[in-house]
Amino acid sequence: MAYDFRAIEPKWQKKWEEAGSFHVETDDGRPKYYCLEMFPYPSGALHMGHLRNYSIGDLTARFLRMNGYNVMYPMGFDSFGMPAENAAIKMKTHPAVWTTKNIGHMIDQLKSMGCSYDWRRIVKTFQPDYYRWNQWFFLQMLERGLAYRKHAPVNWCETCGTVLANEQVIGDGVCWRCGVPVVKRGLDQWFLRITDYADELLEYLDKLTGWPERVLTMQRNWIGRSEGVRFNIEIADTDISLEAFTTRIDTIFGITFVAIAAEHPIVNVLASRSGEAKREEILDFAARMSQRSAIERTAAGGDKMGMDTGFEAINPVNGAHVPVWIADYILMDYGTGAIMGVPAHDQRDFDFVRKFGLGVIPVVRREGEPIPDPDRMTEAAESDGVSCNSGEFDGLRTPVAIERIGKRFEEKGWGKRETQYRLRDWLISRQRYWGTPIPVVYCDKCGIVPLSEKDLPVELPLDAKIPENGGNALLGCPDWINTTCPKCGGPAKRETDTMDTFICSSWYFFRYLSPGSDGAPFRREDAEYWMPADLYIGGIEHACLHLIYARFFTKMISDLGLIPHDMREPFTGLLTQGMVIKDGAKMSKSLGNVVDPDEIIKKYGADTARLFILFASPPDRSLDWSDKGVEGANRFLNRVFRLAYDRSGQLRDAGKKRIPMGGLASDSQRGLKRLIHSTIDRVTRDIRDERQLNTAVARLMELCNGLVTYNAQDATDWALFREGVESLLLCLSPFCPHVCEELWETIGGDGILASASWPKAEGDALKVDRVSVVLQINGKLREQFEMPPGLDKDELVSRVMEREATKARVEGKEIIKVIAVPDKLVNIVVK
RNA sequence: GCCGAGGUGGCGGAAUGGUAGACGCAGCGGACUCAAAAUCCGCCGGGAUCAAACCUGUGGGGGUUCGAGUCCCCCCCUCGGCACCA
Repeated sequence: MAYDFRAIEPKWQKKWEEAGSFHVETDDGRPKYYCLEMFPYPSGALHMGHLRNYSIGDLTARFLRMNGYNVMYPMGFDSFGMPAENAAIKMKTHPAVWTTKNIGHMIDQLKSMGCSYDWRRIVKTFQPDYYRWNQWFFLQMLERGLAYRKHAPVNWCETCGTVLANEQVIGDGVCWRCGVPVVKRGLDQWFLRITDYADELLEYLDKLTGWPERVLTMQRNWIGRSEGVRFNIEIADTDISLEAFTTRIDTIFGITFVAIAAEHPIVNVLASRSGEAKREEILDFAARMSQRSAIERTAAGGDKMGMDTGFEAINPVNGAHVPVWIADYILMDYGTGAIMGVPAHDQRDFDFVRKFGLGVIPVVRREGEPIPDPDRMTEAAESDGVSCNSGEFDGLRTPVAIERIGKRFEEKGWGKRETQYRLRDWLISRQRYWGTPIPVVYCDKCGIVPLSEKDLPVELPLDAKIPENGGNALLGCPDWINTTCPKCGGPAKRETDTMDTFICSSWYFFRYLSPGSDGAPFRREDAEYWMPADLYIGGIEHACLHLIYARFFTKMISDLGLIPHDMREPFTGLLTQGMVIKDGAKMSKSLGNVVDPDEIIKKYGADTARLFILFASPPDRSLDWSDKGVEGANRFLNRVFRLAYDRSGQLRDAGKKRIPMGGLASDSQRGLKRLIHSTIDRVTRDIRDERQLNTAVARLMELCNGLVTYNAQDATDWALFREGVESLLLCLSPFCPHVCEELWETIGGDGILASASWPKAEGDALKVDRVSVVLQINGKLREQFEMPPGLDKDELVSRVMEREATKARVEGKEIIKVIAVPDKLVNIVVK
């Protein structure tokens, strides 16, 4: 007989809702816990990744609630973005209609999973009462110079019809959403000065001890800090100079050329001062280079392109003249777009001079070795050593030389030491309709004019018609675009770009805390109580996107004074769940290996789906989907159901009195008592300390097996049995809440499990009567036998040595050493 | 190239330096049944054997240790991130 989850699951979902079991308020009497999950995009239906994410989160929330925590566990929808526009075109509807419908369906799905959210706190980012605060934050940043507009070469995705932030260009230079290669375009765009926080974003990674190492590493790579010297290089016989950046100022005497990026503004200056033929040549080469995509540049396999401009640069330290080249391996958007070429100590420069026949001057040698012969070098010597060919700096070890020469540059006014980051400012303009309008207008007289706070929200015109060709629908809304300038009252046009949707997800976790707050994005006292989130659960794909943006926003919000100044990080703990795999590959529509969570819930129930997911592998590792495994999980729940249901009469009659270990006489009773309490102990530690949910389930299966085979006879047996079933239901309830509630009710448990207390293991019941001891000879396992626990080493050894079997094994051999580990083993070393 | 995670039965996965393979899936044998399903019981890394003792086994090679899946060194493979970053 299989239990009727179709009746049980909705029954308990309704009961929880009616009882308001998961409503939560600020409460200083209990310790708080903020359990946060990455909110979904309302694509239409939950996928298996969501099911995994939210099964882990719901288990955590329920477990901590039972352990006396005041648990914040909210949910929302990240509801702006491209798919809604595409769907609107395809289905001939409006993004708002499509999004609203999807949210409705997904809420139903989340409820059918049995998730214990406080639904009163739902956040939907496409609603004006939410996105007005995006606009508000933008104005705050604009006022402080943290938001700015500039013309820059930016990443453009043809298929999405919009620009992208650097973080949204992934892999070999493709769009994070559609996978199509991006191209560079020069456009006026809005940026957020995230680089102002680069240092802190990097430094605070060390404080995020609750984050997985790989995410910290990914962020460190992404932010990419390097210390060096920025200095001036004069161009000979001109009044022109250019800036270069280097981390190896100690190699400055080794410059044999200077290289600049094709996009460097100085290219045009140099061209204009060249003869006509050379001018053409320079401009043509620069144009060809800058048109090449990132993929072409890197796919060349390191084969470098370059061209001599005919100009010479002067080395500031020794006045040496070296040629100035344009080179394709110099990037305009890192450092200064110009480098000092030191082929002896930089592999890229080395490859370059070997191709173009320029000189090599070694200025660092290995300690105790002579200066290498430049003609015989086969690669650049990039490691540290001792300076040479460097005048007064000869003989200094590399770190010392870097320090001394850097200092000298600052004294002489040639340059200054500074830190460079790989991180770029966050480009937030999107040429899309379905996003937060940027609250500025363009006035012919006053230029760019920000709106004032009282004009917010600037609402998206909902009557916009989404163009079939995928363009920005706002461009077709003249009534919306044409407005008046708040400064001069004259005619002005609204900004038609909208904000990157990642703005929405950068602070939504603050909004949950103060639903409906309309004087501020959230109430300070709510944030002070709940933040930072104790655990944030979601996919690793956001390591360098959302998780950096949210950290940046939190620091910015702290600097705005909306939260305390020492509250600098949003997420104390981070759990990056692994992917869901089927047939050896990540579940995806394009591979056709998806399993629909709805179907699993319909066929086996939410409890089974959750149990399988939590049991099949630890949360942070990938999970192999197995239909057979799901059946196994279902089989287990049926077993639990029968265990309690088939004996419900005896269980109800058994009463709730607990008999301590000391009151139990028989071995089987003591054994069962021990099993119950060691299970509680293990399961508690697995969940709380290790987040090893799979082994916690395994322990509960063992308890169930122990109970199933227990042959209860008298009243004591039944009281003990009831204790076992109660413990099983309590511990299993965060995993499979519905069936546990049902059985709890069936056996006449007090109240409902959703608000029950987590069981405590009794210390006496964890002690054992006998231990299994192993005999090893030379470290190899030979025998095992039982002994009373707690024997000291000598006692254990003498008892083992007395055994005839032991004597037989060591007979005729010389005993060199005997090692004893109490309650574990005796190892006899013989010759 | 740099950084990170990982490599254990047929499969998913367990093992504070101390009995490798918990728990589950699959498989095999049996009970129940007219039969099947469900359920229950037993077996289940490999080798050898009537059986037991035994030998062997955690990607490969060394090392530390009475004892290594676990610690150290070298190497191989898989996955993920970054990458002409000056």
